[in-house]
Amino acid sequence: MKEELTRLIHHALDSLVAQGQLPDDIVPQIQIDRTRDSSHGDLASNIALTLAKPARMNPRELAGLICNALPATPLVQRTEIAGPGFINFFLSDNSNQAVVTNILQQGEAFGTCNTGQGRKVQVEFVSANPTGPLHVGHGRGAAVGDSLCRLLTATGWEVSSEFYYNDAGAQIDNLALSVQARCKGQQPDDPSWPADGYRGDYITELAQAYLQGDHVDAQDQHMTGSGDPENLEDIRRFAVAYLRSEQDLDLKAFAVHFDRYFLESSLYQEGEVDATVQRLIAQGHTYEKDGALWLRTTDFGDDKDRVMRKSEGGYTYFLPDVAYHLNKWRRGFERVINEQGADHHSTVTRVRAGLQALEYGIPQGWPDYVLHQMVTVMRDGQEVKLSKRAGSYVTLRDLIDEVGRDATRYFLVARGSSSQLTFDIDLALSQSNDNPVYYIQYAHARVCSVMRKLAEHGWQWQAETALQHLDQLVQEHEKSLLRRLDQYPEIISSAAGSSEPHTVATYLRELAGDFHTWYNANKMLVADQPLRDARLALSAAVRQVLANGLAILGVSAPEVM
RNA sequence: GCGCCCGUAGCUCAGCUGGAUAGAGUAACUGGCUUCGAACCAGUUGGUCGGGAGUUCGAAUCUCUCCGGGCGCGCCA
Repeated sequence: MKEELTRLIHHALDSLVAQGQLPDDIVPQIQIDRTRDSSHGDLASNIALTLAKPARMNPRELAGLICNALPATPLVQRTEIAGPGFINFFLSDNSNQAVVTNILQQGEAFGTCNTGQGRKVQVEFVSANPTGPLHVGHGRGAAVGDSLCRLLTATGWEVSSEFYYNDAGAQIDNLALSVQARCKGQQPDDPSWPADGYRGDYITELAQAYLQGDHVDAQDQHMTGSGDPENLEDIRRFAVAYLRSEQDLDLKAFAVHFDRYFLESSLYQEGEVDATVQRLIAQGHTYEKDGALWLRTTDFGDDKDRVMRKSEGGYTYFLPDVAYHLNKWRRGFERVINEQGADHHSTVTRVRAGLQALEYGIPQGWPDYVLHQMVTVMRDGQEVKLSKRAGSYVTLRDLIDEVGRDATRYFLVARGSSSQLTFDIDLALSQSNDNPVYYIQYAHARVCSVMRKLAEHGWQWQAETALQHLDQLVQEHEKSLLRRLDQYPEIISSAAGSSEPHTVATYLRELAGDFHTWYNANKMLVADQPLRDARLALSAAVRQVLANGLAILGVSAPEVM
């Protein structure tokens, strides 16, 4: 539609130039926007405003010329010049109604496109270390990352989701020591408790499971506890497997799936970390200072150089990060999106710099990052401080258990990632029926309910027949709804392009609102068959788009509530 | 001090590739179920878009500056 109007405006401008009414050196940048207010028509262009200056004309006068030069088309009912010189297009009823046909014919495919053309994209998210249950911040990452995957799939990319975790570093050592201390009957308050140890109750449960020889099965970890409190290596492996399996359950409860779990330790085992160091040295971007090996990341935009190998000989976390991303690159991902908490933002420059220093022809801005700001959890009017080490943080599971998966997912994905998010548990609990997600789901269930009621009247409804009667949809509420439905593909496309799944949530809230308004103002099951058919077709279209959009968010679309 | 993010209605937030009268939920108040689901709808009240300057026909949106808040600035991960 926009393309068609753009073409028409081009045509009009060309003819004005040919008639000498416009200078022939103008370079039109035609922009067509949806109007916010329906009294301004369906679509609007500011072309007369932007061309007024180069054409040295009054904008409204120019708009008039353009309007008169526009070729006639059945798509447009009329045009209007408004405000300082906008050209407003009022589309014909037919062109507005056509969206219903599109939706019912395309079904689940409505809103999808092939922008990605099957190219490979990887989305890495959550990537929590196996040192405790997932917390709310991980939940935000899971909700955003998973929706991002669904958006990319919907826009034609071949998507691979990945969870990366550190199963070897100092944090895991602390974990093992904490569990061991528990095994030996120590309390977190004891002076002998490991200094950087973990203190949560899950450590106690973990120690107990280890001592009684439990078996744990995680996605990629399988382990039976030997029960020997002196075997630290055994404890370490058991603890990792145990917590990985616990995180698996959290993710399952959240309906988040990963195609692959990537272990940091595998980079060491496969020699990729060593190979990365050698390559960086060979390319001449390193130097030794104070007994450590440094990478000159300042040559690639970093504000200071970074240590790769510590003076005691071990590598910093930075190096496996670079090796890991090189691994991703070699797996052929044209695009990689890392979804992380914003507290990791300093790694962005660093990792990209490391990749540049390898000189393997990796693009400068690769990979992409989506950083989400902190989630503040409120309970009883007070902030619950997130602290993994203190063990007193709100877990993702807490939220799912308390307010449900759908509401939790919606809450965590419905806001822009770059803004901090306040998750008020009391509010989510006490007013769970006022949660927007129920409002959207209710619209879906309502349509389903109407469809179920048909039989009670002895009526039947078939989409194909109904589509013949779309011309019945002429009231203002119906027009608004049609316009809203028509927006959906653009929402999906732009949400995927800018990695902003929250815009889908906003859109669904608006669509549900338009639907409820229309539904309340009209009867669906009227005796007049053409009108009934048309309204049911519109309802079915709304239901389809709601279902498609909710699927992007990983939220269910119930037929009954 | 330096870097990134944020500041929009009492509260939680949309809107930000510049567009027309700045929106929604919630809270407060007023109406609407003998009728397809009232988990809904209609309406009222509520704004120096943090302050200031600049660019522009036009700024919540772009630039600069100041104020306020968060996060990060390690041979931790």
